[in-house]
Amino acid sequence: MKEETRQRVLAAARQVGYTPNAIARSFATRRSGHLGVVMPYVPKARLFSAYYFSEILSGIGSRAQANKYDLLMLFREPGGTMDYMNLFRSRKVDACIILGAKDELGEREAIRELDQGGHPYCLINQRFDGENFHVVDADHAEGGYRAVRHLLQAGYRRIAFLNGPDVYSNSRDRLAGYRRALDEAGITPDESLLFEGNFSRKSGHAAAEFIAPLLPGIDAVFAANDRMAIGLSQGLRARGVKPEHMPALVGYDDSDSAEMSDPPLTSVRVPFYQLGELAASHVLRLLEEQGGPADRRERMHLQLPTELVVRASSLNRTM
Amino acid sequence: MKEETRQRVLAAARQVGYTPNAIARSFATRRSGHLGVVMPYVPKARLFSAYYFSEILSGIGSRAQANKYDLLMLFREPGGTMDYMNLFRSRKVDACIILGAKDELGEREAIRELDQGGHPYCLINQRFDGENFHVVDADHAEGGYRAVRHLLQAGYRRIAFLNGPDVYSNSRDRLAGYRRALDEAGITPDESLLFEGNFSRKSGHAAAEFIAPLLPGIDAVFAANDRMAIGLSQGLRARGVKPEHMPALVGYDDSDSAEMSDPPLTSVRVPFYQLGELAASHVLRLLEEQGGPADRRERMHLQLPTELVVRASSLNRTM
DNA sequence: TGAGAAAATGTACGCGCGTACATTATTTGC
DNA sequence: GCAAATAATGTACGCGCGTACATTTTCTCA
Repeated sequence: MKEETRQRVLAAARQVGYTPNAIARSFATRRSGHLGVVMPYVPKARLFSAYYFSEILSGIGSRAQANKYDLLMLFREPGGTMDYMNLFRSRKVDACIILGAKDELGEREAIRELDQGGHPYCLINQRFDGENFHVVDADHAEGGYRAVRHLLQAGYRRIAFLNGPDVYSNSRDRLAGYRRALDEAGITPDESLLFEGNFSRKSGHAAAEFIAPLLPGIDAVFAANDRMAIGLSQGLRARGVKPEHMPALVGYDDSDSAEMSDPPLTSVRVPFYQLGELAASHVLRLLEEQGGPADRRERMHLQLPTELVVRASSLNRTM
Repeated sequence: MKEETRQRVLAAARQVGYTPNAIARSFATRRSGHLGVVMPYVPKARLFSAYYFSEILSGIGSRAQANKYDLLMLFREPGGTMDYMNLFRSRKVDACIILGAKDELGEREAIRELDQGGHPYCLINQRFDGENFHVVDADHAEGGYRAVRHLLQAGYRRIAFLNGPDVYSNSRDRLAGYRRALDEAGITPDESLLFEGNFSRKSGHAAAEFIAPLLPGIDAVFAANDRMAIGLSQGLRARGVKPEHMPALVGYDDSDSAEMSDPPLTSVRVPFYQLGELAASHVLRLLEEQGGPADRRERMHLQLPTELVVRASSLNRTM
């Protein structure tokens, strides 16, 4: 086809105001052109930090846009399990990225179906032990290890851990890092120093009830995200703990609030934006290769490094 | 049709594993089933606060889900203007909600087309003077007024204002509120106390350069969002301003960071989640009524009330 | 100028659903 | 038991595009 003709046609199309009908095109090509993003169910979006999602979504969005794909947001229902297969059967999406999946029976089963169905998908920040799923993750074991080693190096010995629910692999990973750090320092982990919140500021605040009484015996706390760390700090203050008796504090995620809190919060930076980008890239590549031998395809399992960002909250208080 | 037959058919469908093809259905009905959400261009999602968007998106999402609509995220290109009309011409969306629109020539024109084309759309948090668009907004003039009146009542007289860019109607509205409050208190607004940031923490931090030198002559600052307020506070501290010389501070949005900062930040709460819900409801209603006489349809213009949340940052320092 | 290649133009069909309407089977009311 | 009402079944078509292929026109080179 000659370039000149091509231009003439395009000009004529513009002349009559022709715009291709995206639906008809999808229908003919049997591709929706949509990249699905499954969001966790979070009442009013408060539980998971907004930071976490906006970063990941931006990363996904930038890649999707570059590849002419549209982002379709899919919200989990409050109760039930998401039927991922149906997204593909009904042709709503060409590929999908799953956020905030929990390691629960129905979920695991649903993803296994997806995987065996040979559909392009990718989990972000969640691993399923014993499965070989496409996952883009950060190295939270290393992140936890660094956080705790940092506290140990700063001279703290009795280090409590306010973790998240263990349906999330990142919770389990951080715990492993915590244990390893203590282990290397020759400290026997004290199970009574382990606490669990749900990543909300409130749950951090509530944890103060259990942590405050132990305070002479705890000199530092590692929290599984910044919101809980800040909530805990506020909770302790509300219970009358004086600044000079505050335990050292290390958070996780290095969200905006880490540098906005007082004292600024030492935290573990997680490359959420990149996680999003990589997951989108991966899923779009799977989509391209979909002609190939499906069973031979290797599963992706990435673990991006994290980075400890030291701020005032974890400096030795004798300084 | 008898209920029994209906069940028999559904059972048979399940039997053979039939799932309707969403694309084919869209094609036949000439409806995409998508609710478009136009996102502002924000490099790495940092400029606009994550809080703002996740709240609005959650609100939109809840309504969309309840009406069996999917959310299609549409990202503005870095440079150009969004061609809203084309979203409808190409049948990508049945309705759309526009976030973060700026009052600029191309934008205004594009929305006017949309409006005159009779398409279901709604702006959130942005008004265009002289146009009669569908808008769901909050009463930022009232919000600004309350913030400043509160400072006046607390005894502050020299009140600076760190506003956002005036391509946003909310910036202009807040300024009007600021002026009215001063006016009522018999204070002549001093133009040299007006500063402009871009809603980022950084820009608040940077504003400290100009505000710090004036400090004896400024006893309070009202900032157009919490991030700038906190950035400013940090910037002043970084410039050696002692806590006892810190101006009183009022932020805006009442985001998470307001209650996480130290001292806790007085702020103006904006019902972002509801803005999202209402915009979605409205747009879906327009969609239903689309058969009706398009030109006679009234434009929506809502202004939800805001609420002042008083915290320590604005208490009189003599207390 | 004529044969062959390249480009342009024309024609037909299917993607899977909704919709409309005609036909046949079943139920209802008297 | 018969006509009318109701339900079930069958048939046809179009939505607007991509794709394949046949046909015609234009270009190229000897």
